[in-house]
Amino acid sequence: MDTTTDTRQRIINSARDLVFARSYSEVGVQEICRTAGVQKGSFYHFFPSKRDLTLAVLDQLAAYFRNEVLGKAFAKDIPPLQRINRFFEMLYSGQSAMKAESGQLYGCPFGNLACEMSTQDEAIRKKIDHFFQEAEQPIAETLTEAVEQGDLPAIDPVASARAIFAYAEGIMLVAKTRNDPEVLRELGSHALQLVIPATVP
Amino acid sequence: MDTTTDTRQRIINSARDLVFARSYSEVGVQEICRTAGVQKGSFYHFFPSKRDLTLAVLDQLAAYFRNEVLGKAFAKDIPPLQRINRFFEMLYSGQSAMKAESGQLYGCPFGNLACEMSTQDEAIRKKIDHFFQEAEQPIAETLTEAVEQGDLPAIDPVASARAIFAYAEGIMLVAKTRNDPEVLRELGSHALQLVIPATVP
DNA sequence: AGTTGACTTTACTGACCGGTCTACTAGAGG
DNA sequence: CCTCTAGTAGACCGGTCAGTAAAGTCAACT
Repeated sequence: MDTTTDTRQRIINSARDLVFARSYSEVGVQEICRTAGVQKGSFYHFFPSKRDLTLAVLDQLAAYFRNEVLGKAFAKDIPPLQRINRFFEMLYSGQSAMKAESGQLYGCPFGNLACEMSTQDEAIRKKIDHFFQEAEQPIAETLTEAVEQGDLPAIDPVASARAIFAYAEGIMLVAKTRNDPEVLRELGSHALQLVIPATVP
Repeated sequence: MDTTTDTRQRIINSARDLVFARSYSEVGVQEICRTAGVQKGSFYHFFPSKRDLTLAVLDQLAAYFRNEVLGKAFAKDIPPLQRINRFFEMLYSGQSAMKAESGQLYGCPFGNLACEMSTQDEAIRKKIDHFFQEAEQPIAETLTEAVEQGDLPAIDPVASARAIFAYAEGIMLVAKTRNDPEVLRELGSHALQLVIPATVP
């Protein structure tokens, strides 16, 4: 049964769904309230502003990605380099499912919001920036492990992890622009190459 | 001296500057008019809607990038693979200059708008999608040339070009989120690796 | 001189924006 | 039974949104 502050969660869920299907500034507090079945007064009882709600949404989403995406993709049940491929396959299947459900490919919620808000709201920008850096860590650890196991020559795992993460954001953006999840499958398979040192002039 | 339809161009320039410093929905027709020194009525004399203005802005921006960025980066005055590095260096110096001027890194105008508008406006999405595909062509041609010259093994130049372009968009997004152009220099240097076939299990 | 039509100006529409305010309800603690 | 408080309800604020309407200006052409 809905406890008292189930209201708060409903607001967060509605905001998450609406904002990431459209964009921050295209979604109003009014519409969030309507979707959540909540009145304006309740909204401002729980959140001092739309901006603060967004921060809360980001926190919950980050927790979700940490546990459900990063945690599972980089679990140590398979060899390190295969985990990286698994991560990209999860991006593909995740976006693929969303596209099948809604007809539209929404892309990365963090990337989308970062694009829209980085120049507008420093707190939001910083939160996403932190999450990005956090997301690079399991990749770097995986690469370190691969180097230790001799699967990879001695590379800089941190720099390579950042490159891989940036590549992930890039293919999500291109896939969103093409509105076609297959982009993720085709380009995701190139990700590991970012990690192999160049041997050409 | 300002010809008659210098007004039209002033509107386009203001919209370009405002929208790409902030975002599509954060900038109103009113503000565009104020900045351009133009009245509402004149705006709607030249453009049937804000959306159509945006399309016009995109056309002009695409022409600019075609000539000033892609054209120069992939000019045949240096060996093919060096052109790719030159492209990424140009992204770095371009964003770096903008950050120095405004204090903020705006990122890729096409990527930004694609992020915000792809799920909202099909015409804008398609235009950006076309530009993306157009931008991949000189990269693919350059790779083909590199293969012919023996600088590269027989790879798929089209797929690799798409990967490189997506990587470019990705590092621009991450750089914007970090608000730090150095990201572009550090990660740009990894781009060529996307092109070298993986030799690891 | 008269007419046309491109362009500008200005006032306006109805809807919506984020946010505030006050009144109300319901349940817990005394 | 009373009070206190967390939460809800909804009217309301000034301001802005994209877009419209209609009157006016001015230069080119007949």
